[in-house]
Formats: sequence, structure tokens, C-alpha cells
Amino acid sequence: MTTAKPIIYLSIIEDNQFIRSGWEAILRNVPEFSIVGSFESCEDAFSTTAIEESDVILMDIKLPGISGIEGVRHVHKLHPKIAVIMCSVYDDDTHVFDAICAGAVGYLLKKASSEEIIKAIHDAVNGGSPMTPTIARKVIASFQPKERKSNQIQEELTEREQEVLTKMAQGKSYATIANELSISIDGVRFHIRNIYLKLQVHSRAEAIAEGLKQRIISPPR
Amino acid sequence: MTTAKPIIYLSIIEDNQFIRSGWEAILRNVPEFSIVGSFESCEDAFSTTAIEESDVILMDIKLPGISGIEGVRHVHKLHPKIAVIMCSVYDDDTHVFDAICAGAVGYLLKKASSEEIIKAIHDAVNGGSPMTPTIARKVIASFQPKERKSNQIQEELTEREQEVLTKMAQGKSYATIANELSISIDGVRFHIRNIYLKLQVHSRAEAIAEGLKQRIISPPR
DNA sequence: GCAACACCTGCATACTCATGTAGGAGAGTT
DNA sequence: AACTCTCCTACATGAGTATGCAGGTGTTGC
Repeated sequence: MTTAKPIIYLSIIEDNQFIRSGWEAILRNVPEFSIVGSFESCEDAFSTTAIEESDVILMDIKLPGISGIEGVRHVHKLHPKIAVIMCSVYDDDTHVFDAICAGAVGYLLKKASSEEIIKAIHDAVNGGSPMTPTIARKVIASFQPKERKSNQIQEELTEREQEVLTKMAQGKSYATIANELSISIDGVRFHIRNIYLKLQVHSRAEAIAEGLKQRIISPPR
Repeated sequence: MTTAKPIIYLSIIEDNQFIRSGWEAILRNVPEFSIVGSFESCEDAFSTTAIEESDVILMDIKLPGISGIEGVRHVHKLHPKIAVIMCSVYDDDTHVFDAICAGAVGYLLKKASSEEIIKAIHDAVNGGSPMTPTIARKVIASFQPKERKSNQIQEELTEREQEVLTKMAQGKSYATIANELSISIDGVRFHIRNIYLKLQVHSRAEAIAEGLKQRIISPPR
């Protein structure tokens, strides 16, 4: 089933020549893989046709010149079908999220074993997103409401207030919200006042921003 | 290294008795696992102390009575440290996101092999988020800008308009935005008018909602 | 040169929102 | 019974926003 597709074309962009040749060696050993290009910078890679011929690109996140992040953005914009797997020694939040937002489909740590790398490439072409469980946790944590730390003075919103805030975030007017909740406009005002107090804001947009930041409300799908 | 932790306590909540006993059989074979409870409904589980004694809970998403989603929410609220792994036959978006938002740390399909289940449990206790690459792709896709379909009539925002929209989403007033962009308030008005036109909205909050939905702007971290 | 486009300014008006003040009804606690 | 908390109604005022109209500049490309 997974061996139905004949050949997977790969490119590598990685400035450290030892790591690069290590990867090459690993990937050359896999019969259904074909390396179409191996570069030490995005500049080099983009000046050839290797990129557009690839199914999957392994890209270092830290590159001289055009960074890995900018590199993914570029590739993803021009060739959305190409799966870029980001590789890094870091697993800190910022890099991961930047890479994902820029269009990377997966995120591997360089300490990954050869089996993991090979599996990651297969996952990537099969429409999956290879990443370590630790990184996956960071990603899904960003969906979940933040833990209220015990020392946090932040007051919690009541259920009703959360309802109102959700509708506010959908861009509904006082009148609409009042209607949908079957209360008066002044009732809506009352709740919004309290929301502003608790979130320490003074406008609807700030409330939405704060609500999203504190994950009281979840971003629309 | 991974065997440093002595015993992992598990609970199972799954209404299909065949699957449940299948899981039990698999997990009993692992020396460092200890099953503290196995239930066919959340109601049953929550009436005992098994849940609070668990490190990891395997929970079916579709349960009679209290659903798996509500179940995770409940467990996560009371015991944030317990890792709940959602199990389902479906891998459609809604269920996955609902589960994640409710506090699940991982999401497995029922067709997972015993090795995958065992690895998932280990990942979960080690702070990872076990999930299939396909599910991971769905999750990370939700971070990336939507693909503009060719048939989409939707006009694109200019760079300047995106800047303005971003600042609007941060709750900044016309005056503040004008200041930060070093243009007049009327300049800001001009851009916002165009944003509303292109997004087909009539208020700031709607614009933010639409911008997030279309991933023109990204949710704050 | 002229059209198309992104960008910017200015002014006017009606509408929505933020905020203060003041009160009442019901549930749950001590 | 007094207290607290959530939920709701009401009215008033100033600030901020939405939208219409009318223009001006600079760049790109035919």
C-alpha cells in the first residue's frame, strides 16, 4: 500500500556538510528515494530546478543568508504541494511555530535516528505531519486553555460572560447578542462591562485579543 | 532512560467490551503498566477513585451518556496532570479539534497496533502528544494560511491593509494605528474601509473574525 | 501619455460602543 | 436573616467607529 508510489524525490538544504552527507548516506540507502539536490543554502537551492522537482525537502532551520523559515515560506508559496520538513537542534516554541506558520509540514530534531527520518519522509508524502511527540505537545497545547497559575490574580469569567465573549469575537453587535441570548441590550452591556473589568481592557477588539491570548475563546476554524 | 519511571497507572473508558478487553490484554502484557480501572462509561468511571489514581486514561470519543469530549473536559479540569488519550474510529476534523480543545493530549485511531498504543502511552507520560501523522497534519494545517482556491472571488488584502488588520486585531484604536504607521487617522480609515469591502464585513470585530478564519492574521500566542 | 493601482488626506454624519450610576430577582453560604 | 454572587434591566453621555464623497501622489506597465 505504502509501496504503491514508485519514487520519492528529495532535496536537502543544510549548511553543515557533515550532517548533510550523513543524511545523504542514509537516504541513498533507501531504494524508493531519489536525491535530486543537496545544497548548503537556500540561495544555492533556489538557483536550480531541484526544488520544483522535489516531493519532499529536508531543510535546516538555521541557515546562512536566507533562513530556513524564509526558505519554507518561499517554497510553500510557489509550490504548495512540496512537503518541507524542518530540521533543527532546537525544540523551543518560537522556532516550531514560526516554521509551521511558514508552511512546514513537519518538524524533526537533528538527533532523530535514520529510521525516524525515513519514516518522516514517508509520512510527509502520505499526507501526514511527522513530528516528535514533544513538539506535537507544544502544538496542541496552543489550542488548550491556559493553566491558571495559583498566583495569578486574574479573575475567571463566568459561563455567561464566556458566551458573550464568544459572540463578541464572532463580530456580533450588542443587539444581535441580546437577541441570541434572549436578554436585553442592557443585559449584554452588563456582561461586557464585567468582561472588560476582568480582562483589564477597554474595547471589544482588545477583549477578543485578550480572550484569544488567554485561550478563553478559541480561534475560529 | 525511559525505563527509569517504575509504574504507569492506566484507566480505560470504552463502551465496546471487545475493544476494551482487547486493550486490557495488550496493556497487561507490559510489565511497567498497571490498570487501575476499566469502565464502559464516564459515569461508571467518575463514581470511583480510579481516575484520580491514573497517569494516563484511554478514552473512547463516542460513549453513551457523558461523551468522551465532555469526559476529557471534566478530567482535565479536575486533574490537569492526567494525560487523556482520545481513541476513535473517526479522524475527521471536528472530533479531533473538539478533543484537543477539551484537553486531550493525544488522539489515536482504533486501528492502531498494540505497539503504537504502548508507544503512545509512553509518549504521553513523557510529556509528548501521541497522534498519527495524518491527524498531526490536520492540526498544523490549522495554523497555516488557507489555500486560495482558484475559483475564489475573494480579493487579496494589500500589504498595508494586512498591517492595519493586524493592529486592529490587537485592539488598537484608529489614533494608535495612525501613530504607529505614521499616517493620518483618515489614512487608517481609508485602509479599514477597503478591508471591510474585501472581507465583506461591517465592523472591526467581524473583520478580526474573518481575518482569523481566513488566516490572513494569526492568533496571538 | 494614460490607465490601473496602492497609498494617503480631509470632512461630514449617523450609528455603535464604553462607561457611570442605580436598581431588582434568585441561588447558595455562613 | 444577612451576605455574596450571578444575572438581568434601565437611562444617560461622550468617545470611537462606519461610511459616503472628493480629492492628491507615486509607481508600474501598455
